[in-house]
Amino acid sequence: MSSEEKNPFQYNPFNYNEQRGIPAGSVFPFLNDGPSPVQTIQGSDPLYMSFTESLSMDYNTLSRAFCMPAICSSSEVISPIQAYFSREIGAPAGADENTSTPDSSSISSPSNDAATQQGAAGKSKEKQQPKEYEDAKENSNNKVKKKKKEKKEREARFAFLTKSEIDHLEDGYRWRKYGQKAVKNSPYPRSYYRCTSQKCTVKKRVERSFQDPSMVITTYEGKHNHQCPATLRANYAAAAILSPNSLLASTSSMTSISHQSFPQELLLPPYDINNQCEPSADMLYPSQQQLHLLPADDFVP
DNA sequence: CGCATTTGACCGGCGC
DNA sequence: GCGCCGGTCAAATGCG
Repeated sequence: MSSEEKNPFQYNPFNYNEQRGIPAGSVFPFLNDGPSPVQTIQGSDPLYMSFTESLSMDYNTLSRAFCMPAICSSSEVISPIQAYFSREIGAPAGADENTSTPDSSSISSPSNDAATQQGAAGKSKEKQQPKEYEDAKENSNNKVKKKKKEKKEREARFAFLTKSEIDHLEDGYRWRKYGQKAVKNSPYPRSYYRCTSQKCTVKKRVERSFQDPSMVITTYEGKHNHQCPATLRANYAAAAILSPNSLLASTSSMTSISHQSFPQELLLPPYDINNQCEPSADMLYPSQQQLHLLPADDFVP
């Protein structure tokens, strides 16, 4: 809030990097096997870099975990960012205001799951949702208590920048938009989406960077408890490819389509439905251990 | 008609 | 305590 007013530019994590003189355009090695060039930005900030690097080291895992558009047909993932919003970061650390902390409403800082698992330092302002809301409806009496309790059980988040003209990127899942809000210090609104699958509480936020309108900041929250619809198709396509003679010829066009939409998933082995979209914490956050090695205090310059 | 989107209202957390 | 803000709800509307 006030911090945003002071540092409106800190809003944009991309800018955050740029301001630090971070060269853009470096390619994630782990994405080299991908069909599309995915560019990212590696931070020069030891802290940030260690985080992003740790992320990058297993971005495939992350993207797999979220079945997210690691590579979108019409976009480039510029930078995966572990999301841990606003006051969680900005505030505490007193995190270098001059260098503009990736802040609030949007992106994040390296802390996500570490903090999440630690109860997010309990300072989250973020309400913990879906469950919360359902519980609230079902148990109005315990509403407050539950909220407070669950508040600590923050959903894991993962944010990344994508260069795209399209706000809502196709990631294989079906989403229902349930809200849109104007973002402070940004002419672009933030859209809120919820996975349409039953009992799936995954949400995502999509907003366009006001610093670079070509960049879309997508934040995923939670874990899918179902298989990615697109993966089914992708697996089918992959099977077609691997499968001799069969469909190969006839599916060439199909795989091409799949490739365009969900190229990465074609590179992934078929997943057990239980693992597909509900990865372990380690899977989701391979950098977890590193994060633990980088407690909040360490982020303070 | 069913589903998705839009949009104003509402709520809770946080800073001052 | 008040105001701001982010996040969500839900009625209205649009669309296929």
